[in-house]
Amino acid sequence: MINRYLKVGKALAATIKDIAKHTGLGLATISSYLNGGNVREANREKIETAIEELNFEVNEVARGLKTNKTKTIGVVIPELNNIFCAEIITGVEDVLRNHGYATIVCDCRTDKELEKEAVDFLYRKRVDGIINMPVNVDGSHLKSFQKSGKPIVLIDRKINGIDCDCVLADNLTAAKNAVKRLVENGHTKIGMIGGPEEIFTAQERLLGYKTALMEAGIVPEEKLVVQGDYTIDSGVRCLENLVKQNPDMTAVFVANYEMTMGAVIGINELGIRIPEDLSIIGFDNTEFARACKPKLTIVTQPMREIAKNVAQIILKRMEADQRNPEASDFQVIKLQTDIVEGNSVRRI
Amino acid sequence: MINRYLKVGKALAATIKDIAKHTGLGLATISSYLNGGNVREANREKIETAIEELNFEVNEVARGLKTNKTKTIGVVIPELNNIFCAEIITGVEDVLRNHGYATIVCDCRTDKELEKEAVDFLYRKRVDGIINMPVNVDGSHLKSFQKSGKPIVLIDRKINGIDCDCVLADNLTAAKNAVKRLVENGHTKIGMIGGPEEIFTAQERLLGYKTALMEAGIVPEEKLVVQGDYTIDSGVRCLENLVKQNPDMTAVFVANYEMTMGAVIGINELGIRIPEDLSIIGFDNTEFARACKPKLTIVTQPMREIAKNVAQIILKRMEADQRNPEASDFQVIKLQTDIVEGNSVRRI
DNA sequence: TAGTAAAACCGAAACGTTACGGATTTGTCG
DNA sequence: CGACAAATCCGTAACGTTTCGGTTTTACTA
Repeated sequence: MINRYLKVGKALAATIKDIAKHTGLGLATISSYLNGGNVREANREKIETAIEELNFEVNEVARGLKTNKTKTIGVVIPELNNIFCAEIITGVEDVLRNHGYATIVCDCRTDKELEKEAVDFLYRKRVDGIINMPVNVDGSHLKSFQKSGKPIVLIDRKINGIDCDCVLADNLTAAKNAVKRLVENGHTKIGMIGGPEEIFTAQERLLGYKTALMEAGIVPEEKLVVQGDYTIDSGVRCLENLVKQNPDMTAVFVANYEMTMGAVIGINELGIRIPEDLSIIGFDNTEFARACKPKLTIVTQPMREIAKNVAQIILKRMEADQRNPEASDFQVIKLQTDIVEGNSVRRI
Repeated sequence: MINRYLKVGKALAATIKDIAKHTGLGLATISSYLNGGNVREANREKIETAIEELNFEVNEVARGLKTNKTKTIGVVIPELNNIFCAEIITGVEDVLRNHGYATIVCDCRTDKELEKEAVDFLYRKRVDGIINMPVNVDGSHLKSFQKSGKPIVLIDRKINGIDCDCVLADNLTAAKNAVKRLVENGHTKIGMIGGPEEIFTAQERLLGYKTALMEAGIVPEEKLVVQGDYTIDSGVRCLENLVKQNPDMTAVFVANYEMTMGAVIGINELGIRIPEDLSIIGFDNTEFARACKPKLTIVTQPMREIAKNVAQIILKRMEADQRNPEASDFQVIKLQTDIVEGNSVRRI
């Protein structure tokens, strides 16, 4: 009775057994066929028509149980509706799916608790690997997953305690070059809207800023640096503070996309003119920069490149760990950034 | 020998059997405990410490095989780095994960072939349901998945052949109100940058545009309407065409976010002033609108609301289809849009 | 304390696949 | 045509759960 109900509406999906019965062949033969093994031509045809007729699709769940591989990888990021994250996921997902892997996305809302929950969740789902742009910089959320011996690849933020590969942009150089560009245009009072101090990339960008100034013989001033949290709103607030505290500031460097947008909003709302009153160099997202008036000069990260590298590394690890499980040399890939010229920097 | 290698590096994950052995209880008891069944207090404690000690985590793959439920749903969208899609996924994923569901995202690059592949892929993965913002408007890619009896929820674009729920914005009214706003400000030569004609929402937005004009006694002109493909680049091109063809045009309505951005880029690059030379009303993404100079007036869709509705509907369906598999009344939920006032519309 | 209903427990059989070792068939060559 | 190696095939036992039906224990009641 109950059974009847359970079956209603289901297309009672065909299994390998049905194919075996239908063709008169054995289980193992079908399985072998499905996994690229050799079967006699005649049987191959039989199997193929049977698959067609019963419209059989292999059950990846069963396969996963047996092989202990789910062909699924988890991606844990701070915010999906952050252009950088979205772009990375797009790229990663593309490569992975072409290799038969599914991508489970977990947006942890920049919350360490949620991040840990997400990793545990993915562990229970038995993903074959995790890609993480970490919020919790001590890496404790990854410890127990790592014990499973499955690969982890970090994006954008290195973590010291965790042995794994990492792909990121050369943030130090990126920031240094941006600030250098401002200096070369005659600016000396240069503000910076940076990210949270515990985040690795934020530290590097700040260091790049300071380095560029010092190399130009300018002493970095405390009050010209203000720290946001990588959100649009904080960009607005930071810009307002910076302007209020430093009436003599002539240029500002903003260290991520969201805050760049925020800074532009702040500038517009305060009625400040770019670049006459204030020069600005932002970060990421060429499209937004192009839509601004005047067009923004920005630092761009090679997001597609980052994504491709991440995907390839994790694929390589997943191949490798069966035959050579000994920890090998983990790599940190650092990619170069670029500057897209706009009209937001004035020569003074 | 081989076995030895396979075990190296693995934390040889504990199973329910280990817990049973460790506690001296039976398999079924542990399983019952894990699923919220009753166990004697003393045993509960024993189980819990065993779980702790062996740090057992239930294998969702095995569970999925047995229960025929993967607690996973697939989302197929045209482009992840499209603000609308990203926002929807963020919202959906949030709700679903809170209910123990994982979300597999498939970005099909606005390609019908890839879209079909994605759906098949998800079927093989045995997802419990699919959420789709369809590219292929004839819905053929969904047919075979639908035979499995699992729920499908469409976003933003209704499909006639497919019986399922659908959540979207009231695009007709949205467009009508936007154009009405332009008319009320004295505009009569109003251009429109619309979307691909086969897409449902694009049709509705176009209809809204025409309706608003006609209600104001203005006859819609063929040459004032130009069709893009929802990308930034096409927004730029469309705007250029429109301006070239219609020197007397005083206002333009743009029917999605990406093209709005494109139109703004085009306007800036042509040196046209907003709103003195041209008034504009765009679509979606308040943040971008706010960052524009002058601030843009835009139509906003309740993306969070849409996402929440989508997630809830699919959850409901997944609950329901066990006890009452008979096709029930599918619903189309149409949510109202809003207009956020900026300074991009001039009164003439 | 005996008797009973309810609660808690248990073993075994599935779910759909893969993988092992051995059995069968095929093709080739003297 | 017979023999032998290579190629193909097969049955069975897992993988880690849930679930079914039945057995034991517990907690009451009389």
